[in-house]
Amino acid sequence: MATAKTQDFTDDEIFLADIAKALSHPARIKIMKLLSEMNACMCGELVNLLPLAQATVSQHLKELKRVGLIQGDIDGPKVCYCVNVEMLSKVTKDFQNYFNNLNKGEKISCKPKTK
Amino acid sequence: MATAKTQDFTDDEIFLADIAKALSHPARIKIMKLLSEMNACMCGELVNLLPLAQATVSQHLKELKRVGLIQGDIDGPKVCYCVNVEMLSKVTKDFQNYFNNLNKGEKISCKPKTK
DNA sequence: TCGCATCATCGTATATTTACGATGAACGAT
DNA sequence: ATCGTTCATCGTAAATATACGATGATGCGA
Repeated sequence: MATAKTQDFTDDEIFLADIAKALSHPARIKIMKLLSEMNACMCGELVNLLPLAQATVSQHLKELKRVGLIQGDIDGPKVCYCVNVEMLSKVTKDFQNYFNNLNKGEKISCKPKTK
Repeated sequence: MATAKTQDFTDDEIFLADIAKALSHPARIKIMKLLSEMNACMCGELVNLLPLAQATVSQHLKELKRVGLIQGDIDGPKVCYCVNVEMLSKVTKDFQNYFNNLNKGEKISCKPKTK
């Protein structure tokens, strides 16, 4: 009976999964792109650039804020959003490591029957 | 009224989001890792290595298969799983591009009030 | 002070995800 | 042919995610 089977997940696995979850919606993929393209911050213009209502965009921003990928800075009645560069760099590195390790496998792939 | 606001998402954005969704659970992050470590394929041993029931593991495998990150090869009564190396390499490249572009921003970050 | 614009939050409906036990299908071995 | 092993699928319950309109808070400018 091997290893008791009650192995929980590591912090690392949970972290990667959580970031992936934050990026698991096209709107949030796009928001990150838009925020970095405008290389300064941005505000409710996001609503104009997305096929979504204001309340929905706000929810997506909240999710990205939750994991720390973006920051919001209150600027008068507006809110200025931008990517969190430190976090982004950590995430970039972590995913690069993850994927590189996955690619390290000896490629003894099974027959691609894709059952 | 700018750009009609009905801009849909691009295939690229949808693709990245879909892969991210497939990786948005610690179990699936770990399954990918396990499959690549055993560099050959694997079967129901996964169930022993995860704190989940067999039916649940099967569901997670199905999700990874859905996006093409892994393959399954029927081998007698067992099923041999392995990572799909072509797909993995595409995904690795695409995410690298995505993150690199995000990092290209001119880093005019706003004050980190993180409202 | 009174609106106006901006953005968050609430309330809510619907859909999807996650998890598990139970059942079913496929196959090797006896 | 029957049995045991392996894995997928079904049925289902509970939790989460997605989306939107309506409402609330905040601060700027008139």
